[in-house]
Amino acid sequence: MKNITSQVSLTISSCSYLKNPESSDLGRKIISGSIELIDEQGFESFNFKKLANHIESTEASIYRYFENKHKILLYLTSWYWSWLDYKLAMTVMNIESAEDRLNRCLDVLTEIKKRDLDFNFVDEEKLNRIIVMESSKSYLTKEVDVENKEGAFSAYKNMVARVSRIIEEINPSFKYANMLVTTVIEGVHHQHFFADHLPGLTSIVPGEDTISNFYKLMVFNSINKNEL
Amino acid sequence: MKNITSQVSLTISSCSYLKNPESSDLGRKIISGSIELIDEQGFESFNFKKLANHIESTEASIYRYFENKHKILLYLTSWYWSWLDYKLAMTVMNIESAEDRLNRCLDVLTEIKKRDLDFNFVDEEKLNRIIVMESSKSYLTKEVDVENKEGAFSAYKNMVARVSRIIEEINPSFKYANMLVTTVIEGVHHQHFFADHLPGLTSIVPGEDTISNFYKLMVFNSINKNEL
DNA sequence: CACACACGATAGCTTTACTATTATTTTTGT
DNA sequence: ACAAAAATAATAGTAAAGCTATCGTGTGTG
Repeated sequence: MKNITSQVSLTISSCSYLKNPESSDLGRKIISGSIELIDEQGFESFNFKKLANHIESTEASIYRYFENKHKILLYLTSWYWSWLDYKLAMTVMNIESAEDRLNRCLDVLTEIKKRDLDFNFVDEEKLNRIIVMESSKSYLTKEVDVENKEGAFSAYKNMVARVSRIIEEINPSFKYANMLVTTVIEGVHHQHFFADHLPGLTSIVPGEDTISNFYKLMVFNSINKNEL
Repeated sequence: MKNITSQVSLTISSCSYLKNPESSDLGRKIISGSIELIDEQGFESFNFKKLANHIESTEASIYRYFENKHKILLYLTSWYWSWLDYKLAMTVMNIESAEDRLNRCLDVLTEIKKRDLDFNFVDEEKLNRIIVMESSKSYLTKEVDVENKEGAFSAYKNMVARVSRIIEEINPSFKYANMLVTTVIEGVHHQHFFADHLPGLTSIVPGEDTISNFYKLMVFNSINKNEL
């Protein structure tokens, strides 16, 4: 059976790159190489010299695609949010009940991602770990306003808006849909990170899907009441 | 009337510094100068040369107090969590009802902090902005496990534990107290940041204490039910 | 065939991060 | 009040990171 997604390609806002990395062999190597290095060594110690070495190219060549390493992070996060938005769209397709759709979205938002073979130069499992550890650094900078004007965060906003609309469908008088959705998304990242590194800060029950259970409980109990 | 806190001093875990910055004039200038510079220019562009210039000292002198700028961030975040923990302890003192205590804690956790004159070399208003923008960078690194073993995050854990105990007092069968508390704390930071820089991602209603209202609604609706 | 164009190779410049050495000032014990 | 010790300043220097410029080579296109 042919997979429906096999010919899909995600469009990434051009503000993060100088030349589209999907358009060439070297460009795709820059992306897959970045994902490997950032996942292994962290964003702080990642740099263009190491990347050039890793993919057997040169610093100068990489600079023709991206201005600096922060722009690569912007590209990777945008790619991830677009991919997740697409996954969410597939997940809710043809599902009648809004509660059911929200429940499925929460499954997607809380799960640990596995390799998606439809996009072959991106390892989504590694990229997911990068998102957990590094994605907030893409906007927690003094350049956020300029980059926001250029559209650097539109993929994230679109994805949030998709889930918010479902919440507003369930309870049109609920005033905090965007807040609730971003709280869940960033919260899920934190809980995954805490589970691995600071277990005293989370409440993980072994052998149970704690993160998913908790955020579903939190979301459904919050949206059905507007006041205390 | 003499303020009860006027002779209190916070004890900061020694793992972040080489020499206690509270023990000397230069040390206190390093702290207050760091707060000013990081608040103005952001943690990425902050460095010891600029700091030395700003406080009219030298790079080498600063290196006698802190190994590198990341350790300064660890110190500042630890200081903030200890201060907040102390504030929370004061806030719930002599309050009978656990619900009431939790409600007051949520007020403290969601409010934007003002200068606290009891600690005169720290500007809590500026430090609060640093916490919103930079605090997650203190643990989102590859060194987190080593630094955690050294106790770098114990102030944060203590503060979280204090609020968690109140939640468990209200509902002893609630399994997710730590998750809920960290979700609120990190969520509040994100909502404050989004309100200032990415308003499309939040749900701020002007003239209303939206962040506080939302998180109170979320917390109380979550803890009173264990299942959906 | 020539003309771009992409990439690699190389060099170099500036800033950051950090260390070492010596001089000067401040603190402290007696 | 004075000598010893400690803290800080002044200065220099190294290695790596971040970024730019130039030139040569191969590859494909009109």
